[in-house]
Formats: sequence, C-alpha cells, structure tokens
Amino acid sequence: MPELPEVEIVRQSLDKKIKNKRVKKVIVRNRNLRIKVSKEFVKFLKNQKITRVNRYSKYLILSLSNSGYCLIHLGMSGTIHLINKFKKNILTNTSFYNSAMIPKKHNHIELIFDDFKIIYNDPRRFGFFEIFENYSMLIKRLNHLGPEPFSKKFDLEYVNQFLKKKEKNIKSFLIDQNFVSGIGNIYASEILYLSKIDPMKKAKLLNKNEHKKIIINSKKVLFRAIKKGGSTIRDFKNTLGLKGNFQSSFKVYQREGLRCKRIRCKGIIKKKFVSKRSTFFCNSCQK
DNA sequence: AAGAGGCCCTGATAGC
DNA sequence: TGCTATCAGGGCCTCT
Repeated sequence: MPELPEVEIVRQSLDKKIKNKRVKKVIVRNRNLRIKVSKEFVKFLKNQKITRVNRYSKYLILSLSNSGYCLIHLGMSGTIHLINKFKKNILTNTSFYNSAMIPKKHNHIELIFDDFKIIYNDPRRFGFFEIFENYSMLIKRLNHLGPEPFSKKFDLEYVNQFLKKKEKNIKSFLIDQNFVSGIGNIYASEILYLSKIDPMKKAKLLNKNEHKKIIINSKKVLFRAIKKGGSTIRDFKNTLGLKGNFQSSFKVYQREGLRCKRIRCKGIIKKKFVSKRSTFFCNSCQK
C-alpha cells in the first residue's frame, strides 16, 4: 500500500496526536506480522513517552523516553487509526471508543493513551513493529537502504555510479530500496512518465540527462503526492480514515488504454508486467 | 555481484 | 449463489 508520501501523511497526523504523550497500555492481538512482534514489545513501550515521530523512507520511527525506538512498517495493507475516547455518561461512568471508526478485523496492535488510542490494522500482515534499545541498533537495521529521493546523496554522481553496469530495466531500480528508498510501484511509473523514459530501458543505457530527469522528477512526484495527502488506490487512508487525493493526478498509473495526457502526444497508456509488478507507460513519448 | 524467481498473507474482483 | 483464478501500493530470501 503505502509509499513514502503515504507514510509521511501518517507521520504528520501521528506527530500532532501522540508526540509527548505517554503510552498507558499496549495490546498485541496477533504477534505474527511480517516480523514477529517481540516478547518484550509490550513491556518496552508501556509507560514510555513518545518524544518524536519520524519517518525514513517507508518506515515510521517512534522515539521513546527510554531512549529506545519503535520501528513501524505498514507493508502493503497496514493502516493506523486514531480513535478518540468518549465518556458515555456520568451515571454509568463508562467510557467507550467510537466503534464506527474501528475496522472489524485485523486490528493487531493497540497503543492506548489517556484519552485516545491508535490501532494498527493490517489484513495481509506484511507490515511490522520492531523495537530497538538505542540509536545505533536502529541505524544498523536501516543501513541497507539507499538515500531518499530528497537527499543530497541522491545526485548525478551516485545515480551514474549505481546504474552504469546494470543490465536490468530502470523501473526495477526505482522500486529497489537499495538504490533509492521510498519509491514504490505507483510513483515509479509516474516518475518515468515525467522523465519520458521507457520503463523497460536497460539502466546502463540511460544518459546523464535522463539521470538528471529521474533525480528531479522523483522529488517532484513525491512532493506533489504529499501535498495532496497521498494516493488512495484501494485502502490507503490517513489516521482519521480519510482518503488521499493524488490518485486523481496520476498520469499513467491505472490509466491503461487511455490517451496520454501530454499535449500533442497521440500515445496510449499501456500496462506491462516488469519484474512481476504492473507498470504503466505511454507507448509514444517514453523512449 | 547481479538477476530471476518464489514466498509471506487476506481480500476484492472478474469470469464461469 | 458460489466456485476458482488473478491481482494488490512491499520486502526478504534463495538459487544460479
């Protein structure tokens, strides 16, 4: 599901809500996520204050007051829901959560704060929650990731060096987190469209100008998507259950058979499986 | 080292 | 109505 922009939207709303708040209770209903939730998880988070909510690539990073970290990945279908607590009435003095907001199945983890809670829902369980005692352990965990598209390190020299001997198609590298981290299947197609590059083109055949376009358009596409609240294809929602809006701005993704949006281009958007992932491109203006 | 392929899992949808 | 097959925004692992 979520690529960098969607995770950033989640980060922003979490930051507003849980920063400097203390976790009162932790519930783990299903430990069998992509990575098994550790036995120490509940103990590690309980009574900790969330001091920061960061994001790197598609990962959320909660900093804790015990100087530890909680690393979260949403996988393909993970969502985080913010649920406010209401007082039912004074007579019974029972409180409840607005159940209309809560998915019925697959609520695997809950972090409960004073007057609200967050619920991690993930039907496919490709996401995970991991804990790290300190910063160096966290960094080690994320060490394999390439630079983010926004990073200064993602420059001409780096891109050229990485791709110059690569026989595989360029599209598979845009979604390769070791090369550049944060881009997923949707935005890879969009970036290559803006760059007028054929997704099937061998990476080593790209010239300097094309490298430049990839660098610029990666930033451009992701920034625009963040600005629009991310993309909602089937089930991405922000923590309040609201959908993103960037899907209406897609130039190629899920536009198979439609006309290319570029002025004066007569091309038709095609869909092909590239490295096992659906890939959309204009058959005329992407060379 | 690089690339191809498989696998983890559930749900929505299409076709019969 | 119900069956089966296919696909979905990710990432890791193994084999060659």
